[in-house]
Amino acid sequence: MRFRRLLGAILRSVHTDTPSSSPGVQKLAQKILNSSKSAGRKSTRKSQTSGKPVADSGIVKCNISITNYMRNGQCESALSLFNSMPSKTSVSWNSMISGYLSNGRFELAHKMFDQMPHRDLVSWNIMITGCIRNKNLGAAKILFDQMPERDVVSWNALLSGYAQNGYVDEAKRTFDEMPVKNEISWNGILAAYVQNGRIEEARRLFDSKGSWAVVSWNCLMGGYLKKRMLLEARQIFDRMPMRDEVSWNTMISCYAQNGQMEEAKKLFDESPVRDVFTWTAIVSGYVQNGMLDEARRVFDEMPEKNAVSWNAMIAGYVQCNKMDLARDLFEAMSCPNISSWNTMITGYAQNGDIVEARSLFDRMPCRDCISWAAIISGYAQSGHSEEALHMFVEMKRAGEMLNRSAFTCVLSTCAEIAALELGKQIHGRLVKAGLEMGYYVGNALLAMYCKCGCIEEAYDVFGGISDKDTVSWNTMINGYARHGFGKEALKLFQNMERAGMRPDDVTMVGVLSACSHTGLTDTGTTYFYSMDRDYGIIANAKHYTCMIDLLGRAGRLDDAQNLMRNMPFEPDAASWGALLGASRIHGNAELGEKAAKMIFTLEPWNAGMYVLLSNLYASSRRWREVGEMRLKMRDTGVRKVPGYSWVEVQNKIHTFSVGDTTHPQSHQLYAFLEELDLRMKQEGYVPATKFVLHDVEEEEKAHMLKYHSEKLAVAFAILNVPAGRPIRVIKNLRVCEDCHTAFKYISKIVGRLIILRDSNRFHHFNDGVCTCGDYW
DNA sequence: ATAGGGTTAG
Repeated sequence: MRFRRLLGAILRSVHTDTPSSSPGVQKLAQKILNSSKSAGRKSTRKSQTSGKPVADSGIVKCNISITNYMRNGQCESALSLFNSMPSKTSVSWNSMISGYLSNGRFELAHKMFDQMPHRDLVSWNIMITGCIRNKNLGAAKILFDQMPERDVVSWNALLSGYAQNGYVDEAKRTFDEMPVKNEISWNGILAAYVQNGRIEEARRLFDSKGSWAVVSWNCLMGGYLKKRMLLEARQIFDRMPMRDEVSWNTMISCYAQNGQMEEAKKLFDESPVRDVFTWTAIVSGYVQNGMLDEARRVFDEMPEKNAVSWNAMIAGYVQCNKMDLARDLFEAMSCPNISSWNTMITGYAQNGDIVEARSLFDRMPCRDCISWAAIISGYAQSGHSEEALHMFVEMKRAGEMLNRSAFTCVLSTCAEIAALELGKQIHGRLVKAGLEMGYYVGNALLAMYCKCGCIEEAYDVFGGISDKDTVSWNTMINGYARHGFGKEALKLFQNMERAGMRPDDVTMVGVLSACSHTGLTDTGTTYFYSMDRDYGIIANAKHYTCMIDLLGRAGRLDDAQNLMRNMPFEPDAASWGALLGASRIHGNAELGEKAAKMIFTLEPWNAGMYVLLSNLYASSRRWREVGEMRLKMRDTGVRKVPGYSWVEVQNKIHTFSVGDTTHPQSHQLYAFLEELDLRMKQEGYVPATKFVLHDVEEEEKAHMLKYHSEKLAVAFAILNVPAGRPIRVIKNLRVCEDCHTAFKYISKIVGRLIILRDSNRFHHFNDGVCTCGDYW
């Protein structure tokens, strides 16, 4: 999921290549200056006719060279030419500043701007644009307010800055305040709506005015493309008084991206011009529709290719996990850009080859935030959370800035490994960068807080999202449900309806699981049977699983089985899993065994099932079967996923496995656990030894339970997290039942809130009770 | 063909 988003981010980001500067610049500067001496007079005469002071033509030629060097990314050459100039105009300075900015050298540009003897209007405008490109809208606004005079360019720059950063209302205010408006201003406000997904408002604005520039027609059409509104886009295309290449390309992309390759091809043949954009649109259209062979055929036919075309083809192979073909193309590219490298890194990471991903990461000539996001996600995804964290720190040290996509990606990594402190830091940097708004980032932030066990903070973020979409509501509703706050989830669902948002199938999974996790059997049943009637949502396997869980929890095992028999599709492993859970809790070993065996048939690789079934046998002392299970696991090569738990303290993740003695504080931990054990027993705790698999003496079993990974993690957190703060522990598997009982006692004894995330849900232990109601 | 603001493909 996250890799898909990352791949999208790669494909959206724009990069400029930076060849190294060439030598012999001094010589060239001298040559230019010498040759221009004779031609100098002419330009002076011209200046008298125009009435404007025009510089010596030698200076002009140097300025042109500076611009050209900068366009080629040769900042050093530009600078030495600039330094060798005996006299300079403001154009010389402005060319340097602008060049630095387009090469991403913000600090150098700013230094030049400060040193410049006479800043003119253009200098200010360049800096404003530079700040905006550097994602520093705040600095742009300060410059705008400071500058001695403003022209329409200044206003347009600010307008587009607001638009690009999601501040549509500020953009509108700026537009209304502008003393003079031109075509670009009008396009700016139109783009503000389009870029921020407000296509209806864009259309209203468009219809309110008679004539628009071709650019604006294209912009509106592009808006419809993003919303996949093909008919509207085509209507605009047909109504356009004039078309340029962009118009054709936008319309062709529109069809290509929506799977209508025949229409795209037709328009491609009709188009008066076919440039790299046109060809690439067709190639990526085939790629996006999974037609790799077609894509490759067109790709090989292309008269000219640029990096984008190559990358589209490579991304196609990566998406289909054909890393060998992707590698062949990547190596055939004359100069791969950052996107090419990023695509390959993402590909290896999603294929589980983190070593190759890292090797490419280390070898790439320069990195951007997507590269970092890719490698961090790769590590997190493959379970190397420590390494993921380490790379976060490295990234900060390298001074890398995150963009919206990278923020989203990194936040979901934080969510996955529950790196809360880090997540909070990222949140802070989001606010600082002025990027905390907007669907994707806002929703990722919300999900991060939910998954890190901070449901209140999640709700704060939820409240701050101005344009809540279905995903925002679903994330919050599901978050409440997973935390065991069923009433809050259902209340939010009612608010959602009141806000006029239409629930979808994901919403209903949240609603049903809220009912299930809170034991609201009747409410859940009512929702389940009214879903289709009220919202046209047909129950899928997940909804049925929620219902089996809901009925099973209430002890209605027969009803649960009946529902399963009447499902319009074959029960999957998850449905049987829900039944197994219910059987286990209500002590129906026979049904549990049947369910577990069904799961074996469906998912022979599912190690968790072997363990669950072993537990089931162990709890009824059927040691022979326990032994058989162990043999079966060995024969099928299935390995039990080792259980481990972790805690984040001061930005560091501390991981524990069962009986762990590797932690530096382990002596202290074991002593503390002994002490807790004693106090728990005084309060009435009895170790649930039936959950120990092995056929050993009771006393030995109790000993084994005492040092489960989650117990070690909780003990560590109590000793290291300042009093008054909640304790947040994460376990990769389901929490052990004995630990669950123990944590209820511990929460009361030490007077702390313990929030435990296991592979299924959240448990909040407080003053002797858990929000799961002891059913999970 | 010297510097600043708007639209398209990954």
